[in-house]
Amino acid sequence: MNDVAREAGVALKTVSRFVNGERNIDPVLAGRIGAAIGTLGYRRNLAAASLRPGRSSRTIGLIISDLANPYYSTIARAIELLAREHGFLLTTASSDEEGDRHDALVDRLLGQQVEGLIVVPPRQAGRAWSQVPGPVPPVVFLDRPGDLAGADTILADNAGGARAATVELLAQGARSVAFVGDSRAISTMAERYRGYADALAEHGLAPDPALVSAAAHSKDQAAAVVAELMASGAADAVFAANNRASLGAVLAFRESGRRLPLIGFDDFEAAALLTPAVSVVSQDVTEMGRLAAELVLDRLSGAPARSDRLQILPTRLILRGSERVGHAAGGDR
Amino acid sequence: MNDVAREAGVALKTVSRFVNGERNIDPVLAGRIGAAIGTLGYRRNLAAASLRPGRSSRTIGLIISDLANPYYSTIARAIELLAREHGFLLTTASSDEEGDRHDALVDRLLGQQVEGLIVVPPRQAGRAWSQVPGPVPPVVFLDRPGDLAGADTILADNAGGARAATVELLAQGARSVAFVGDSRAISTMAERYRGYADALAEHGLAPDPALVSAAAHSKDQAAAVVAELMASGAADAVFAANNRASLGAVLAFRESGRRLPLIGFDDFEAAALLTPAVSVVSQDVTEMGRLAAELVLDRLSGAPARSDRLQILPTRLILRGSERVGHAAGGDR
DNA sequence: TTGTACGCGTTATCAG
DNA sequence: CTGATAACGCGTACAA
Repeated sequence: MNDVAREAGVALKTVSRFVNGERNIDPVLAGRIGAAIGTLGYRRNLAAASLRPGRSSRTIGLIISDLANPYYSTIARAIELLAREHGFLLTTASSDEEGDRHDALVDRLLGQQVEGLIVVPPRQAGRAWSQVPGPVPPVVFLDRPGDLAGADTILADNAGGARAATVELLAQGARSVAFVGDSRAISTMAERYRGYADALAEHGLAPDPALVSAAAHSKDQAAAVVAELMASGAADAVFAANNRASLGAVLAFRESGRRLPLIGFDDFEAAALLTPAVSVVSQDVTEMGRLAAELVLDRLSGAPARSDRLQILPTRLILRGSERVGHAAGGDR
Repeated sequence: MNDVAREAGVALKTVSRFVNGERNIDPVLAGRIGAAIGTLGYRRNLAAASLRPGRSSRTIGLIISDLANPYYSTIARAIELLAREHGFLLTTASSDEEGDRHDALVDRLLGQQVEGLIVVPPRQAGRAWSQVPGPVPPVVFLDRPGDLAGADTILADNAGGARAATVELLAQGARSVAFVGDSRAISTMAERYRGYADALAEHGLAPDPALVSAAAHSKDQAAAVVAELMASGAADAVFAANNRASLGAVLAFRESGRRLPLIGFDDFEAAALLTPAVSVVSQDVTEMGRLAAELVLDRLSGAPARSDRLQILPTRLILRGSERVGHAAGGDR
């Protein structure tokens, strides 16, 4: 910038005015400055500019568990979209559900002067937020509750969605609905289980431990669980509490040539294409991301914090055919 | 940092040494400094630190067309992984295939002092790279060729993959293989068409305009194209030149209750779960991302540029059943 | 081992 | 409308 000023024969401040698009500047000088910028190949250093108090990096940070997971990349995209509309850049990082890595990313992003943070708390919790050194900018927790007072939190209605799915399976005549999911140490899974149990209770039923599995970490494990349930004849319907469980159930059905009524939690690309098409509890993932970005940007623009710190987004039950009794193939035709 | 120095009763520089983990520092002073940092809630400003010549932001930028697309989010994840191993952060942005947006993002990221750039050139080309003002750090083009001399480029073997797929369909007895794809103004699509035509030529055949469609922009459009091909009986096999075309073909088959031998380009989540399972030409997307990050990081660490600026990654033909003649359902059992 | 003085690129103040 | 000067937070040369 100094070089440009010298080249154009003006003072530093005039160049600063020029590059900031200020109006009160002599057209002649402006022309000289523009020319100097061109010949010198000058580019503004935004990092240096944001050093000034009151100025900011216009960058927000996003920490999710895995960017390759379509669920999170859709969220990231929605955040990025709104961020860009407001002139913000997004720095994204994956924690792999590890507390240490998550904590390191928080420190790094904060050190890098992000102005806001959108975070999916990792399963393996690390340091408490109260122990983060230094001032913490606006934080929004996504998908799972966090432990920072004053932060906004956005959750899906996991219990409500699970309840709706289970109710639907019961309405189809099922009496022994299996719950195929992951560990209930995960908050979302605990909520889904709660909704499942509530639905059973409404029908005068209680969860049967033989029908509840928390071992479906992968789709293959889920497939084994479902195959076992079918072999023993214990279950007459399956609520798959996550994506991998849904895929596992489909695999098991496919293997055995038979199937049980099925509803899964979380939509997936293949769901509508399978035979029968898989019914799911769907979250509005894009809306979650959009809302998270909106909350951060609102607080950055000085808007007062909302009183409702916790927002629970509704889920939608999408019935495609797999919830009904039927054969392994052709159930939807 | 000044405050910390005052609180600890030492000079600025000593605090600087402390936070940089330098060894030559009196343990007593170190203790005082650590305490001061704790009580003051001091945090290092990495952006300010990188202002120093020789210092850097340790951030790289990634511009893709759409982060919500699993193809690109997988790439982003692979890049992020290697970047983090080297202490780099990744700032990701989507161009939506628009040249103007892409150009603005390049300027913004460079202004933000990223040290390297990994870019998927947008379909609707914008400004030439030679017109980017100011110095340009290492750039790697991904998925499509770019126009910056000296940049590395990573492409998939689109022609080879398309050729292999077409050859396989011909080997299955097809004589009238349809090409269902997008506009050949897109470089990848042009390459895939080339491979398709080459395979035909090897069998003494020539592309038949009636069998070649460039209108499959969405899966519904692709479905219409395939439905039309089946109705007219012109085609006896389908090469779906992208993901959406594959899905469209599956939809069309499902609608009509009949099907043609099919191979698609690019793998997709549902492919193995469909009936019959869809055969595809698969790209090693993770390797593309990893390699891109490696090239950027290599040049950042001062390694000499490789002589082979253009790397073409092999594709893999995954046969799952849909390439064979068969009925609409059950072709893989 | 510690401290002083300066510069990195930018913007704000305030006087001209 | 313009410019001289200080300051943002940090690291480095060099002196103590």
